[in-house]
Amino acid sequence: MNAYERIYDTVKRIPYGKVATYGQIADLAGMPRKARLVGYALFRVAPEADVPWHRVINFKGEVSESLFRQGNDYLQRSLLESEGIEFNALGKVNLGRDRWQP
DNA sequence: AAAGTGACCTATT
DNA sequence: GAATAGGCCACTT
Repeated sequence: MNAYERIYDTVKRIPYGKVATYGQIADLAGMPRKARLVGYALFRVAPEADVPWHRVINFKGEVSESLFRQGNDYLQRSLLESEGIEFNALGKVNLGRDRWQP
């Protein structure tokens, strides 16, 4: 079991309608301070893997992505909105309310 | 095998 | 609040 597997496993635990930050995922996956690895892992997720990568955002509540990724700039936001997560005018989500708290 | 890279985070101006 | 700088460490080439 490598680091990626653990990250994917943790991401899969995010419930519908909630979001989590990279640092949070890293912490829950047993690797505090390794948030970058989470981002790295998610960047390389295979489309066939059932990982809700769209529920993972940065700690500011903004949707981050590399822009090179399959044109998801709009998709991720759409997916979250369809799960009931709201964005303000700045494209941020209300972490205080929608953040996943295990 | 060494160097480069990055969907981040935190503390400091 | 916004902008800067530094730290972090597994993965790729």
